Amino acid sequence: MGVTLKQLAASLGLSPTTVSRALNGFPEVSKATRARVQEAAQRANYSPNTRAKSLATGRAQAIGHVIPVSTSHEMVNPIFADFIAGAGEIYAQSGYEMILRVVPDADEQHAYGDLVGRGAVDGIIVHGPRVRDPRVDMLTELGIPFLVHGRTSQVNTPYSWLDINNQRSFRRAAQFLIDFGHRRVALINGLEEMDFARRRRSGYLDALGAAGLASDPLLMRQGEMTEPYGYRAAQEMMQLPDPPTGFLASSMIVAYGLRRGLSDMGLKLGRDVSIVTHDDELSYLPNDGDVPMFTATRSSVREAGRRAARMLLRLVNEPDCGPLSELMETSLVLGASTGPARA
Amino acid sequence: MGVTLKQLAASLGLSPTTVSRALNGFPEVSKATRARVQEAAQRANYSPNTRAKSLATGRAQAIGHVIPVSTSHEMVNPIFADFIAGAGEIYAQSGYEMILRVVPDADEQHAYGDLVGRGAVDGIIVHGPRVRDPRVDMLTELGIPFLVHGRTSQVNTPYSWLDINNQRSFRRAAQFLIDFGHRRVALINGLEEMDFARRRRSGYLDALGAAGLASDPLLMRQGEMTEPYGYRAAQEMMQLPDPPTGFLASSMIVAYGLRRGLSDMGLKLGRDVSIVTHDDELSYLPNDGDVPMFTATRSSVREAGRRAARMLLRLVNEPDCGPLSELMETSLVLGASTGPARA
DNA sequence: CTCAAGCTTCAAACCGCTTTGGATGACTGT
DNA sequence: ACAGTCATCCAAAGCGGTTTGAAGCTTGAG
Repeated sequence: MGVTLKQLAASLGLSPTTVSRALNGFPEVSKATRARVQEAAQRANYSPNTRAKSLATGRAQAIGHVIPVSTSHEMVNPIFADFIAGAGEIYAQSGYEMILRVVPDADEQHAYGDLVGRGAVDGIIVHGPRVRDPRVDMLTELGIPFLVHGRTSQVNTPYSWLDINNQRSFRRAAQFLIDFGHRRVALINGLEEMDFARRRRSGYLDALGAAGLASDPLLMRQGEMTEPYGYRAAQEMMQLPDPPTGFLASSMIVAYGLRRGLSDMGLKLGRDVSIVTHDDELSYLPNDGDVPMFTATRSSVREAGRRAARMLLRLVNEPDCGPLSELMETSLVLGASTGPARA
Repeated sequence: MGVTLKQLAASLGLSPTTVSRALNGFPEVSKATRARVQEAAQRANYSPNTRAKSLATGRAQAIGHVIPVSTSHEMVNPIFADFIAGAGEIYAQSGYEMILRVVPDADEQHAYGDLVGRGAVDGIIVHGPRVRDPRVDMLTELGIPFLVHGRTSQVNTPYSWLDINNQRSFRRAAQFLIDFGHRRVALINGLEEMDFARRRRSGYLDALGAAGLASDPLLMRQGEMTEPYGYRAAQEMMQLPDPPTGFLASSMIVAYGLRRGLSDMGLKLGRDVSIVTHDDELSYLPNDGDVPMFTATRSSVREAGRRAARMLLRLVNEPDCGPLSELMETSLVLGASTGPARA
């Protein structure tokens, strides 16, 4: 499909050199010629072959996203679609392509090396960082610009990242419930190897500590963030001798599960039990309206995608701009799922 | 990053030709040489530059996925992540790259032409087909292999597709409720411009017709498939003078909304009201267990992704294998959300 | 009128790989 | 000893762009 530069040049009686320069805005082309070339290119519907162009320039004009899929628990991260949508917007504007790899985590070592080795991408976005994630060192070694969506603890190599302030969010959320008189607050967390889960727990524990409340392992749970997971957590915890009166949920989906569990037991949110959830503002799970259904720590993961893309492109184009990082704060929005603890 | 073929050849005292042939399994290389080359390639961590390779071969070794994002209703399709995961598996096995474009539907015309014109992909997967979708003609015109995930009505050009049997699924689902004595069955559908929504409605109407039941516009609704959408539908429909006793939901998320709406009114699923939903088996919205929460027409969208990828790769590699199509049947699994209509 | 300077334009090399069309040499049969 | 096979290997020409170094043609100053 498509005319080549050479053909276009021939049809104009010009050399490929001149046509290339005319189209790429180089100064050494006369105004008249440039106009003529541009017009012809337009009409012939010419667009330069990406592969040839990037072979010649040495830049792939593409960013790689690697999404790990655990072979054990095959969940695809539901926030992925919205993040991608945000990043995609920016790539489109900047003339970059997004290339995606879905890799079973066993093959990860290989996947990154391969992507870079074949020169397929100029930069990489790392999804779903875990605690002490080996990918940071691996990618640093490979010498390619990369940006982590999230962070990874216990890694000493400096690296670029974009994260939300998970710790502060969950501290505030817990604090909020405590201020409402809740003394038994449960944390329904994500998988413990995920770095964000760790930070959230830490914020939660901070708040408990600051209020002089002891933490109770029975009120802390971690797992894959599905609806049934929330449901079970609610059911089981409410049957404890000393059940919680408030819940912190790690995602809207978990919050849905919690609510179902609680409502099946005849408990009403905001009156009998409270929930504060984290809300990534996923487009298909809106939590808005006059009074949002859930009180939530809110941060748009789509916006995060946009920012991450911008940062990575900067890292790619200004090699020495050093590790970049951005910590996005969340807002705590009041919804219908919280109220004072019952006496 | 990375050794080049030439360097590798030089280090071995061989010509690039021989090295290339040795690595690509051509017969005119001695066993000994091949082994030596392979070993060296391994050790040097050599992987061929994708751009150079595809420039030379004329094949991009990449498949493009274009996901449209309406500028009006900015929802990112939640089934997207799982579909992609399935397709990605196959691409990885077959040595193809997946390139993704997120495009506002205003730019679609341009997006496809651009992708093809630059020779960036060998084939394209079309997501979210609408009724009379112009993309089929556009892509046929462009002359690139493509496969539609779903179908589009009122288009005469033959094209390749992979779809689930939406009509039959919803006919069965409606039939099932009717057999249980339900006379007032509501359909909470997706956006009406989406082709799948149209087919589902058609199946639903078939079942009503076959049972001699009149359809009631008050019991049919279409919209973006979010949780609050389901909630509102439930609340509003149950307040009708002659409310439904059964619901057909277009997705798990809608079903969650319905259930919340109903349960807020003190109605119990499977006893007071019934729901049959479509379940795409999204990894983060499981509907399984001994007795699944919802009775559902079930079909794995991840498996659909796998099959779609395989079909498209076949179309790419066997240009004349003609338009391919596959209609996946769904299974109707019995869950806890249905029961006989109350007398 | 001549020559350096300034504009335009171009030929050719190159990016890293594949592939066509030999070339080389060992081996065979006569 | 000689032509004919066969098995190996290689030089060189692309693929479709970019980019370097230089050439052709005007100009204006000397």
